[in-house]
Amino acid sequence: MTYHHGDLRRTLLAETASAIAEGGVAKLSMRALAQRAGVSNAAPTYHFGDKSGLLTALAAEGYDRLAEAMAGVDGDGGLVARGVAYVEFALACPSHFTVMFQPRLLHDDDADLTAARRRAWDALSTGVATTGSAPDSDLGVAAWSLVHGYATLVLSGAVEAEDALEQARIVSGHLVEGANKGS
Amino acid sequence: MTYHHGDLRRTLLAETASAIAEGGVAKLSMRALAQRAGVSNAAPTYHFGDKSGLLTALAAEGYDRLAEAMAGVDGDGGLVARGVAYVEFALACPSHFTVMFQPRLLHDDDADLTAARRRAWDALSTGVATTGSAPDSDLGVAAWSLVHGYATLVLSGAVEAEDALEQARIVSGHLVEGANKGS
DNA sequence: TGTACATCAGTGAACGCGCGTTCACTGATGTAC
DNA sequence: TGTACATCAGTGAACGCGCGTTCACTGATGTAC
Repeated sequence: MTYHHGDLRRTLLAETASAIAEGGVAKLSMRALAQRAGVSNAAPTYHFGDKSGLLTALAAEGYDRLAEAMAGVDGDGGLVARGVAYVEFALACPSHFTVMFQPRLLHDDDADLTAARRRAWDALSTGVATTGSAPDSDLGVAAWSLVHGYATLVLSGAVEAEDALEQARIVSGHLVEGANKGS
Repeated sequence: MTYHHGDLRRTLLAETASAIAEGGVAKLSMRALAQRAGVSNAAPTYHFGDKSGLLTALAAEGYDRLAEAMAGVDGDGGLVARGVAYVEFALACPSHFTVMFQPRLLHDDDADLTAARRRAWDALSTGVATTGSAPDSDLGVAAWSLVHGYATLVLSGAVEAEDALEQARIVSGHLVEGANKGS
């Protein structure tokens, strides 16, 4: 391995995500992270400024991935399909997901973070909008709450599911029965 | 103040809750807690064994309060009323609520904790059962997810509500329209 | 093509602090007789 | 009622470690002429 890593920033983010997945945010340390990436103690600070900066970057990456996940659902996928995509993202990127909703750990007014957040919010909104409801309507909040809560409960171990995505689909179906049946 | 505090355990739990509410779990330290309570560094450890023990006791207290809150709803209150009570608890005891669902911070197999958890689960279940659904049915999981998610989103600042309990009521109403109308 | 210079990416040693926890102790309380 | 003893509740000083961050530095890369 050369002196210049070449892709260290990306590597550090990936290692951060897996370190958190293994031991939780509380146990994450800059030094342990540096060690995981096979790099000196000071390298992470060079890239992210400080620890909050690292987590901020992780959260921003999370919002971008969430936006992509929501955009990946066809326009007529409906509320349920969007909801399932939301849960799918949360379970696939648990560390990102966790950090995204803990503003105290972040530089909450960071420009990149707020921009990514807006993109995700827009993607979420247009998804709800295609169902004929306003983005921040009560139904929108209900749908968001439902999938967010389900993902949270599964991740915390409070709810155990054999097939979480299938259950997410079923559970979401209880929201406004018949508004969307499958496709 | 005498040498023997007399009610230190309770005081420490209360101070822990407000310290977390102010600065988050990450910033909580045994020493700062001791200082808040006006007591020596070693006192909290004496009562709770270690830091995880402290948080475990807080979580157990949280489950007990949740059980009380659920039991406080009249038998015919219905799903919505139970859901509102759940949200009410979460917003009233945010620190408890947060810690309850982060098993990594706790001695997750602690006897008192699991007992309290069971009491809360029972209270939650009978609540759902009175609606004619099985406790761990998909509808039950949906209802739990909805209120849990809503509380989480409000606490994290992702959703802003003028009157969170009223919105909780409205939002919960979208779950199985007409299953319970008010009383 | 070659050379000088600027900038970028990462080093590694060190600073200093706050932390959880330990330990021998002391003051207060309860109990047996 | 008094005395001896055990237990409980909290002290305060100290241990030692891991942490985030700093800093002067060096190796690698890019650019101008």
